Amino acid sequence: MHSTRVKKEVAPKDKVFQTAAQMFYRHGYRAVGVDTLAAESGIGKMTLYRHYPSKDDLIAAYLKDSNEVFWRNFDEIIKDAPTPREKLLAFFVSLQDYVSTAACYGCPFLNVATEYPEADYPGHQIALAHKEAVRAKFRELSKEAGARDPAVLADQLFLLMDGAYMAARMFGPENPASHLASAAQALIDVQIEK
Amino acid sequence: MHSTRVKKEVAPKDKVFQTAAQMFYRHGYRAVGVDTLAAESGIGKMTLYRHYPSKDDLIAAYLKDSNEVFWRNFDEIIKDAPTPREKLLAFFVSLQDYVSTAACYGCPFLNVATEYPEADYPGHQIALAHKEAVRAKFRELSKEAGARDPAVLADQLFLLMDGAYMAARMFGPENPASHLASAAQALIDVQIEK
DNA sequence: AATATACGATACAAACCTGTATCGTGTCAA
DNA sequence: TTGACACGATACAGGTTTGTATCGTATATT
Repeated sequence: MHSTRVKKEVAPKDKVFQTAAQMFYRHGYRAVGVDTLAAESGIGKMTLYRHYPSKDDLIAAYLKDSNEVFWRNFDEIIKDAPTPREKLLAFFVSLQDYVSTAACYGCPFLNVATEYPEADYPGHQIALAHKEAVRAKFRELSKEAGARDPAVLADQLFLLMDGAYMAARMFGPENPASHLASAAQALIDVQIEK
Repeated sequence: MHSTRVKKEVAPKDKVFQTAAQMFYRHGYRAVGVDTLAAESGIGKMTLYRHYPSKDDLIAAYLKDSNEVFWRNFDEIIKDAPTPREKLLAFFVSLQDYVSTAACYGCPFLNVATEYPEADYPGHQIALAHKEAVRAKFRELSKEAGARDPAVLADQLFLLMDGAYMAARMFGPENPASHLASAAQALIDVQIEK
């Protein structure tokens, strides 16, 4: 067995993963090749293939990690809001902030579904599962908040969210999503009486 | 000079264009190669390159055509609505119908911007110009409809639209956009007093 | 100190990509 | 009828892709 390395500040597996995460997100999955990834992260190509049997596996790993990061952020964002209604709103305020950032290149899941539209592609399935989970969470919060029709409100907010992600990818930091939170607010107000 | 052919039911240039339009839309721009395009449309590869100097030119031609088709449909959809408010609503009702169709694979412009995120890519610029035009049209109609803040309403509706397109590409015909029109209705109602 | 293994570098295989070159055929116009 | 040209088919060039094979080195454990 090998020890979890402590000498090296960052393991090759982590280096290539971080490089892949950044480059996939900014430039797209198909546009970034494994040679570029290896060179850019300063590791050998064989080291990459030792840790990730194929490029698709690396893409899948990135998406799984993105899913975890999403929910970690999500929980952090909504945890201080006292009511379900305010939890929903807090998410959209935070999302509006994020998509107005230069670090935002849209949504990794929407991006992979666009580049690999076939439903049986592993990355597409991970993306779909993620989006369904978000949709379900929106339904849950909408129901708890006392929405007249939780499924309807959840889907309406869902459209807003993905529209904001795409606005960021298309326009950059200054995009139509600067009115995301007010839109979410309006939809919530219509469906939930204070 | 050569005559505009009347014998042949459909010219090679049109055949390859139609094939390209369908395949780019469904499978993505990067996923479809010129060899596939030539073979699938039953024309020689040199014939393709005679009419379109490069694949990027073919992509650009498809996007320009998509833009024209969009506005042709748009005008047709809103022309019978008596008021600006109802024109906006009519568009979103029609869009909800379309994105619930098996023929919908999202939005050609969002797709190209995702696959070619670099802002200087010709296709990306065409996509951006298209989206800005739609945004401007939304603003115009919102203003005419007497919205309190036309720019805000326009952007809110814009997010809804692109969210619906992405929902269709990701989920297929049964997607969260089944509540697109009601969402647009709610946002309009909040911003415009009847 | 010796052995096992993780690593970087490099070369390579096979498939794919865009774009070009060539050639034979059919069609249309003069 | 004849010459120009659009066309389909095919081969090709040069580059890029994913994934494998090889080899020398450094590290880490025994």
